[in-house]
Amino acid sequence: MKKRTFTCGLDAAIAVMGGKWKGLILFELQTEALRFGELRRAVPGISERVLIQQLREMEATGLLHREVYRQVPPKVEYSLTEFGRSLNTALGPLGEWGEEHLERIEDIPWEQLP
Amino acid sequence: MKKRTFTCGLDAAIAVMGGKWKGLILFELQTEALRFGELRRAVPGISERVLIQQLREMEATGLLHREVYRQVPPKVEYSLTEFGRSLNTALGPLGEWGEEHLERIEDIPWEQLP
DNA sequence: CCTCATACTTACAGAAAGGTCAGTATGTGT
DNA sequence: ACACATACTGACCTTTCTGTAAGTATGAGG
Repeated sequence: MKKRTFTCGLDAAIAVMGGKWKGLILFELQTEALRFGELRRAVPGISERVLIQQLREMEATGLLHREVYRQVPPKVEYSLTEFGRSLNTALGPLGEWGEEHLERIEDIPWEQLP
Repeated sequence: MKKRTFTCGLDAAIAVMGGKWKGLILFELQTEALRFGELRRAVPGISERVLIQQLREMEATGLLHREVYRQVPPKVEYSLTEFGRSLNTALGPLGEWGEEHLERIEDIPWEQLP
């Protein structure tokens, strides 16, 4: 990712929540803060390495807050910031659209696309 | 892309419009059908190869319609389907969110992220 | 014939994203 | 002394994405 200007609001939004994981992470955090391990179990298929990477980036962009509890074994909680909550709200209609058209989307022959 | 099931509507929506280009292409087509060359000029920074790839995928997922006019030099117009228009509507709030927070998003130190 | 415009298509290479797996640090409990 | 749980961290590799540059096909116009 390089310093950049954006062609429109959608372009900027996609830069912030782009990739296939960040949307799901936001979604999981919308109701409550979660620990690292809880998030890993909540987002099926993500690897530890990638999850941490995504969390770090989202922390850097101001979408979420990382709270470390000085305990052993360690406990780290991730929660949405105000910024993150506002993005989540903006993603609402997109999620609903996906729900509405879920069957159609699953029927797309993904395996033979590019 | 493989055949897959989705964990939620947002997951499915991201699979359909994911990547950094499809959202912009939808955006450009929201008011009128465009020819290939017009689209290339409208989406700054995209290469021909990637634009065609994205258009083919979006055609395959049913987001847009490809109309070939048998002329020389060739003329091909791309326009949104009803499905594409509905996705565009769902993306509206996300685009507005990006507009609202554009400054903040541009100020993010993208160059030092991962 | 030669050039032009348009919409691709192909070959290749480099960059970025994603995955696997092993290892680290540290108080607590046994 | 030792295993345990948690949250990472690093090395390494594979897959996917993106870009560059060149070439193809076609009929019109000169």
